[in-house]
Amino acid sequence: MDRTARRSENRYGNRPTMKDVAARAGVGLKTVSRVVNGEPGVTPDTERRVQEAIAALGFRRNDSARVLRKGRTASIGLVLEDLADPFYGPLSRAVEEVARAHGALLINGSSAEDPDREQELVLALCARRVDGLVVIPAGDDHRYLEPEIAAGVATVFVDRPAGKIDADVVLSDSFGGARDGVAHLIAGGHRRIGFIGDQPRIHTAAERLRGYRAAMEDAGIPVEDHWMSLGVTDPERVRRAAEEMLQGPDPVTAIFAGNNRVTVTVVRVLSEVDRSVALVGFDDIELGDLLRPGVTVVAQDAAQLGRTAAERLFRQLDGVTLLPERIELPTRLIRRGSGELPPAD
Amino acid sequence: MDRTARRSENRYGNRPTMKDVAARAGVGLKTVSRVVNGEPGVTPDTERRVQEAIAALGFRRNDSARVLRKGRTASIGLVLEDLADPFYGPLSRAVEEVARAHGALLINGSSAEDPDREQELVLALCARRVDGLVVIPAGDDHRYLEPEIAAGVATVFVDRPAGKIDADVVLSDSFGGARDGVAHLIAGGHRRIGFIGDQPRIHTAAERLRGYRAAMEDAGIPVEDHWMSLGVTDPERVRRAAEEMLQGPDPVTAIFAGNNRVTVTVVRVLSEVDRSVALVGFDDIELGDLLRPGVTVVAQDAAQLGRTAAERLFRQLDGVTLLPERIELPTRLIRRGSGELPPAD
DNA sequence: CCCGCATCTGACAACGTTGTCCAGGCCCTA
DNA sequence: TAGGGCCTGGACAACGTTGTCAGATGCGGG
Repeated sequence: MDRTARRSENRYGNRPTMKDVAARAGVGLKTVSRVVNGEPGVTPDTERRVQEAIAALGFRRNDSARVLRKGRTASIGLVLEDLADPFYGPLSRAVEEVARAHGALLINGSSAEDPDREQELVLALCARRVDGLVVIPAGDDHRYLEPEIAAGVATVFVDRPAGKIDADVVLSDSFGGARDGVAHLIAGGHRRIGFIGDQPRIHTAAERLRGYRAAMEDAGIPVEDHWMSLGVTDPERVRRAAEEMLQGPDPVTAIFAGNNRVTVTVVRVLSEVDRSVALVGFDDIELGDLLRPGVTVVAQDAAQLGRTAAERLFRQLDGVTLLPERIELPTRLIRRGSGELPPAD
Repeated sequence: MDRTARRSENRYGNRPTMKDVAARAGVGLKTVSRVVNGEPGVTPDTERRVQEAIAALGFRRNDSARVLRKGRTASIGLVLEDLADPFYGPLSRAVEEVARAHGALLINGSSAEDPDREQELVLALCARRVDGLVVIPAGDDHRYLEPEIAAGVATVFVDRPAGKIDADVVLSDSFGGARDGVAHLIAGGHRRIGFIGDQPRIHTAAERLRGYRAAMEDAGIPVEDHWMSLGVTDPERVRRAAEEMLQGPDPVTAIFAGNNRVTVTVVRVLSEVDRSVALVGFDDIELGDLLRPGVTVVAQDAAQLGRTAAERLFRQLDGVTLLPERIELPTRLIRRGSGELPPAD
C-alpha cells in the first residue's frame, strides 16, 4: 500500500529512486539530488540522513535519466575490426585510458571488416547518444554519419581515412613504412621480392602496396604480376600464395608481408622451406625477436594511434572547433634478422 | 519562432525528436513511435510520410529516453584486467559475439588488477543500468554487488570466482592443468622444478601453485622454497627470479610458468642460457610452435570461457531462475618440445 | 521587536520516449 | 439506414533525473 510496497511491483527488480530515498530520509527530492551530486547547500546533518537512506536502500543513481536530462552520456564508442586481433588490443586500451581520464566509459564493437555491420554498430552507438566515436572504418562511404556529426557527435577515424566525408583521421604512414621496408630488402641485394597483402579496397593495404611498388620503381626493378598476392589474409590462402611465389621460373628471394596476420603465416611457411628467404612484415608481432631468424618488421605504434585519436576526440568535445585534420604517425623499421638474409640465388 | 527554430537553440547540437518528426509528417507523436518500432496499426501511406520526415530531418531515436521508459538497456558490461592482454582479446570478442546475437551492446573496461578500480567500473556500469555483467574479478570481496544483483543485474564471473558472494562463475581448471603440466615434467625425469607465478591472492595463481605442489607431492619430491617465485609478473622481476632459480647449489632443471606473460619472459631468459632447461607454461602463446624448441603449454580456451559466461548471462536474463553454479572448463597440454627436454644434469 | 539577508530546502517542469486508453472513421451486416 | 466491430491515430501520463525558482528558516542589526 505504501510507497515501498508499490515499488516492489516493478517489472525489473525494484530499484529505489531518489524519491524513495527522499521519503526515507524525510527530505525533498531535490535535496537527495544535491547530495548525490555533491552540490553545495546541504547541512551536514541533512546530508548524513540522506547518505544513511542511500546506504540502507542500496540506491544507485539511474544514469539513463541523468543523460536524458543533461544531454551528455560521458561515454564514447569504439568501432574496430576485431577485438581479438593483437593489433587492436593496445589500441583500445589506449583509447580506454584517455576516456577514463576524461571520466567517460567505452562502448566497443567489432565490425568484422563488414561495412554494413560497421554502420549498424555506429548508428546503434549514436542512438545511445555516445558523446563521441572512434572508428576504424571497414566501409568506404561514411556519408551516413553526416547528420550525426552535424548533431554534434565528435568523430575521429583511425588507421584508415573516412570515405566521402571530411573528418579527423589518425593513421600510420603505411606508404612510407612499406616503401622503406621493401627498400631495405633491395639494399640487401634482393630484386625478386614478393608482396602479400589484403584487399586494396582497404586503405592501408592499398598504401602498403603502393609503397612496395614505389620502392621497386625507385630501384628500377620491374614488378612481375605473380609476385603480388592481394586480398588474402586467411592462413590457408596466404600459405598457398607464399608457396606459389617460392616456386616457378623466377621465384622470389624475399617477401614483404602486408600485416601481422600475413606475417605470422609466412613465418610458418618459411620455417618449413629449405631455402633461406628474407622477410619483412608490416606490424610488429609478439616474440618476433625470439624466432630464428628474428622477424624484421615495420612497426607501427598501435597504442599511440589510439591515444592520439582519443585525445583529438576529447579536444573536439571540449568545445574547441577544429578543422578536420589528417595526422600521420611514423613507422619504425626493426631489424631482427629475417630482413637481413641475403638473396639465396 | 516555430518549433523548428526553437529546436536549434538546444545546447548540444539540435537533434530532432519524434515530436519534430510528427509535426513535419503531420501525424501524432505516437504514430511516429509506432513506425520507428515497427509496431502494427499504421497505414502504408502514413508510414511513408513518417519515413520521409525521418529521413529529411536525420532523426535517430534517443535510446536514453527509451531505456528510461522500458527499463532495459540492451547492453552488458565486461570488466576485465587489461584489454591489451592477448588472453583477453578472444575472450571479449566471444562475449561480444554472444551479446550481438542477443541484440546487446558491450561496454567494457580494464580494472588493471586494482580492486578499487574494478568496483568503480562495475558500479559505473550498474548506474548505466546495464542488463548484465561479466566480470573478471580483481578484488576478493564482491559484497558491494549484492544490492545490484538483488535489483536484477545478471552477473557472471569469469576466470576467477567471486569473493564472499554466491554467484555464477566460469573458469578453467587451473589446479588440474598445472598439476598435469608439472607431472609431465616429472615424467620426463625432472625433479628440481621451478614455479614462477602471480600473487597467490589471485585465485588462478593460487590454484596453479596448488597444482604444482600437488604434482610434486604425488611424486614424493620435497619442494625447496627457493624454487618458487610468487607475485612477480613484470618482465624485469620474472627475469631475475628465473635467473636465480638457475643458479645456486641445486639449480632447477625445468620451470613451470604460471601465465602467458611469465612464459614469454622465461622463454627470453632461457634463450640466453647455455644450459638446456625444460619449460611448460600456463596459457598458450602465439607463435609458440615456431620457437626452437617449441613451447609446451597448458592451454585454456579463452574464447570458450567468454562464450560460456555470456551464454549463461543471457540465460539469466531470459528469466530462467538458476542457482549460482561453478562451471569449470578443462585445459589441454600441448607438447611442442620445451616441456620434453630431458634434465640437463 | 521587526526587518533584511543569507542559507537551506522543496515544488514543479522538462528531457524524449513508450504504454494506456479513447475517439473517430470505415466497412459490413441486418 | 442504423448499429456494431475493427482499424487507425492521438492525447496523456509516466519513467527518474536535474534546473529553476520561490518559500521557509534562522540570524544579526537597527
